[in-house]
Amino acid sequence: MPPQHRRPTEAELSILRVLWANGPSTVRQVVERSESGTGYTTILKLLQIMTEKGLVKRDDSQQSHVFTPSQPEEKTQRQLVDDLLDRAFGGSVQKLVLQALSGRKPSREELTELRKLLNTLDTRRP
Amino acid sequence: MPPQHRRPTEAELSILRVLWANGPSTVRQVVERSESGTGYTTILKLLQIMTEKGLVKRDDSQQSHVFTPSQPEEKTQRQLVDDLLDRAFGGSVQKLVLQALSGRKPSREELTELRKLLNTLDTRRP
DNA sequence: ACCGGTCTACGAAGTTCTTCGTTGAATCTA
DNA sequence: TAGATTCAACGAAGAACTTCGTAGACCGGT
Repeated sequence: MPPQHRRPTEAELSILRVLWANGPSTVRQVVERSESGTGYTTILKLLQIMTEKGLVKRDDSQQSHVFTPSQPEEKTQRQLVDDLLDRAFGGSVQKLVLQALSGRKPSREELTELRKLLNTLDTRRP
Repeated sequence: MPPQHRRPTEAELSILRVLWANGPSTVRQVVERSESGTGYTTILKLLQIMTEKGLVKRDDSQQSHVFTPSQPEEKTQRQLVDDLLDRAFGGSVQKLVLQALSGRKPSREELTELRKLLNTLDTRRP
C-alpha cells in the first residue's frame, strides 16, 4: 500500500497546515495553534486517523506523542494542485494560473517573481 | 442566501465537467458522456441536488429536463483555485504556480503562453 | 499510597456524500 | 388502446467525515 494516495480531508489539511507552520507538535500544541477552535479529543482522533493513513508520523517515545507530516509540505501541495488540475481544469496549467491570478490581483512584485520562476523553469530544461 | 457559496463535491464536479464540455444536457446525455460509469439514477439524483444547491439550472419545459451550469466555468474554477490557495498554500500564488508547473514539466510553448499572460495582467493594471 | 491533572484510546452519534432500487407519470408504438 | 419504453421523483442503504463523551493509563505532588 503506497504511503499516501488519498487526498487529505478538510480537517486533516487544517492540521497539516499547523504542522507545516510550527514543525513537529503534540496534540495540545496543535489545538493551541489551530484557528478552527476544534476540541482536544477531535484533534487527537484526527491525528490518530492521519497516522493510520500515513499522513503523519508519530513519535511515542515520550509521554506526549509528537506528530510530524510524513511528506514534505511541497509534495502534498503538488499532489493537491495536480489533483485540482485534473478535476477542474482539464489539465491546463494556463487556465489554472489565469484563474489563480485573476482572483488575487497580483502586485507588480509578484508578477516579477513569477517571471523569474518561468525563467528558472526554462533554463533548467533538459 | 447567495446562489453558490459551497464548493461542489467530487461527483458534482465531474458532472459540471461534462456540462462544461458539452453544453446544456439532459440526464441521459450526461450519463453517456460521463467517464465515471455512474448509473442513470445516480446522475439524476446528483443533478436534483445540484439544482437545489443552485449549482445548475433546470429547464423543465420539455419532457426531458435540460441542465445548465448556473455559473460560468471560469467562475467556478476561480472559486476552486482560491479555495485551494487558502487551504493549502497560505494564499501564496507563487507557491501554487510553482507546484503546478513543477508537476507537469511545461513545454517551451506553454512557458511563452504564461509569459504573455503575465504581460497582459501587468498592462491591464489600473 | 492517594488525588488531581494530563494524556491516549475507544466508541458512538450526527452529518454529508454517493449510489441505486422502486414507483408512478408521460410518451411512443403496434 | 394496450403494452413497452423513457423519464423524474422518492427513499433508503452504505460509506466517509467530523465531533465529542467517557474510560483508563500515567505522572505530579502531598
